[in-house]
Amino acid sequence: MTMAKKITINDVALAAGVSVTTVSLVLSGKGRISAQTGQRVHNAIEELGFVRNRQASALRGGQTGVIGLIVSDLAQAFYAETTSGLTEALESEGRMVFLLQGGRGGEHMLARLNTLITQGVDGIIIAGSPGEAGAALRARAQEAGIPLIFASRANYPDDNDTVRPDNMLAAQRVTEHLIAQGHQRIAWVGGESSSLIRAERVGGYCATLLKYGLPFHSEWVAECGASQKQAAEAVQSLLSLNPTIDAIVCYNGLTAIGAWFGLLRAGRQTGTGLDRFFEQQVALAAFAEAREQGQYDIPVTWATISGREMGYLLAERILQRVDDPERVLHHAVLPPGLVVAP
Amino acid sequence: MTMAKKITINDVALAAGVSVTTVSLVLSGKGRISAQTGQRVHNAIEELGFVRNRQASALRGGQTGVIGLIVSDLAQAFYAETTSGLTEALESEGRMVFLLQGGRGGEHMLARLNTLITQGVDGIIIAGSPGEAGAALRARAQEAGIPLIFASRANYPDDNDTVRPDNMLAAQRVTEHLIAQGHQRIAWVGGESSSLIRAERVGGYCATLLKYGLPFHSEWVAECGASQKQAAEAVQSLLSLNPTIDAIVCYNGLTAIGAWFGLLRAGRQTGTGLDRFFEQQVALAAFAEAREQGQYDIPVTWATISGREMGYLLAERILQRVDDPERVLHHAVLPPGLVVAP
DNA sequence: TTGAAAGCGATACCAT
DNA sequence: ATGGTATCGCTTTCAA
Repeated sequence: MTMAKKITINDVALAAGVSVTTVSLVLSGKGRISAQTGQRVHNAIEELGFVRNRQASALRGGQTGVIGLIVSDLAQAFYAETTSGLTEALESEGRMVFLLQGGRGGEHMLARLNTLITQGVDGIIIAGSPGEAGAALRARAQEAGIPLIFASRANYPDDNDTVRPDNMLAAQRVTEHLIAQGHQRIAWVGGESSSLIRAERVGGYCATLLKYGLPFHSEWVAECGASQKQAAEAVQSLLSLNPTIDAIVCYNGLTAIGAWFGLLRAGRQTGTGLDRFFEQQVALAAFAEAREQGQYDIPVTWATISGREMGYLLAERILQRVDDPERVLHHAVLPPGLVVAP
Repeated sequence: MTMAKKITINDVALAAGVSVTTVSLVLSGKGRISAQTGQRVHNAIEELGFVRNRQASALRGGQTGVIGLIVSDLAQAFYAETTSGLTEALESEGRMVFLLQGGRGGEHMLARLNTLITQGVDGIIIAGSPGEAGAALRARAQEAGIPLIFASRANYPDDNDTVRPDNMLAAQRVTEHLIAQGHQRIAWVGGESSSLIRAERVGGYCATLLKYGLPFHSEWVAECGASQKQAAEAVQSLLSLNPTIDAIVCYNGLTAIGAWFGLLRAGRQTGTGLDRFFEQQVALAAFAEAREQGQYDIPVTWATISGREMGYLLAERILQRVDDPERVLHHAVLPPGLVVAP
């Protein structure tokens, strides 16, 4: 219960036989300190187990070592992974993360941003759609002189620093894969037509078909709600109207499972026997934004979009910005992965 | 681009015509301040838009308004939801969250705890198994005089402040539900026998069977790996050996899906037709630790264990502890929910 | 009930 | 290349 004594730069200075100024200088690597003195100070720091008090440092105007993260909704797996990756990367750089939630529609983002600014952070990341608030957020951060980066799953057009996945490329990848496997009549199932993310993916799918001179019919692009059942029904009606379809790109993992059921129902799979589970006539591909793909034992080729990788990328970018706030705007893009069906 | 001027308690004191001491006192609600003076100060705060500088406050020894959260792995849906709930609850109390990850086996937890302590936080929550480090963590926090609460999915026995779900009760609930539905021969599938969480659940299942005078056979408790395929196989062999089983309790959502496939395969469901998807002969129940249950369109009765609720509970407890560190140890338990199959 | 003043720990300006 | 010291914004005795 002995409250461990706090070590300050004064203690270090005393032990090293120098002044606090010198210690501070050594700590920040600023002023020109002789190698010898530097060594003495470092030794003292080591021996005493000194750690710089960020409160004091920040109070005096230095960096806080803290990055603020406002995520729209942590319960969304993709953003949970992003947060995990970001935190991991920043921890390894000796930084910390202030976590706040902005609401799915971004309704609290401005308030949270203000909180972060008054709390004192070195930089801020906003993960998820900021809704209407984008411009206001940007303005406020600039006013406070704090670097701000937006991260999201779709490409909301704006003039901010931005990190986002390459949805189009992901769609191209899976589509090309299906084509390389010999499929020629490829359909799309899933997502709501109002979704920006879906728009980008369908775009990539469509562009790839055309690029390879394959048929593209708008009737082959089916919209459906976010449930297995709806996906299964969409697939069935699609196949009954267009029996020649030999492959389907699905909007996400849930759609893929539903599509699988749909194929079974439509008799386009060999049966329900487990031993024959992995034989099929119509190939499936889908997008995976979380680790889910490892969980489903159905034969699907996945375009993976890793939240974790996005977190790493964000960490890198925000630290660059903190060190050099004057850099020009940058749009970073996260390349997709491809996991071929077994 | 005009850097908004910082408002300090000095400004407030000036505007209100009182001393900084008075303002500080009003802020913290300590010393006895006359209602009139208090009002004047509050008005000034309001007008100037003053917000207390936490760095300075913390430096001088006051509270930081920050709670540290060390979560073993944010990418696990349950803990993501816990974090989301905790953050949400603390935000509404004007607190903030420092987020760190401790590693799935708790390997970094002690280091992270030290980081939090030196950063200055009012309280610390550890979510997930701390592995071997539990006692050391407790000792370190006590030494630093900072309240610490452990939260996890299973009941690792210790003498710490603790919040955890009631796995036994959850198992009792679903088992009782199956019995109330008229099922008499109820089996268990899923999980690895080394799992503490599983142990608690199987215990609840077993106890309930006995309580109702129903048959309990250890051969009816099947272990299996974490995949649909393995669950499906386990169900098939279980049913072929014990054809009279009329209900199955599944370890988790993934197992439930696998079990469903297994039932189909074993011909214990009416067919694969979507229209008949929800007719069944063998009833299923399972535990859900995330929102997943809303996503699967299979007829399963769920015992829900809400990470979000756990987050709320944690927020409440840690704030109590911060205000009153002397309270005795407390083990809080999170009651499960029940979502009956459609 | 309220005020004056001494720090908390680190930084940076101004000397030396 | 180093050292003295005022200062950041707030909390907290101690006095009045």
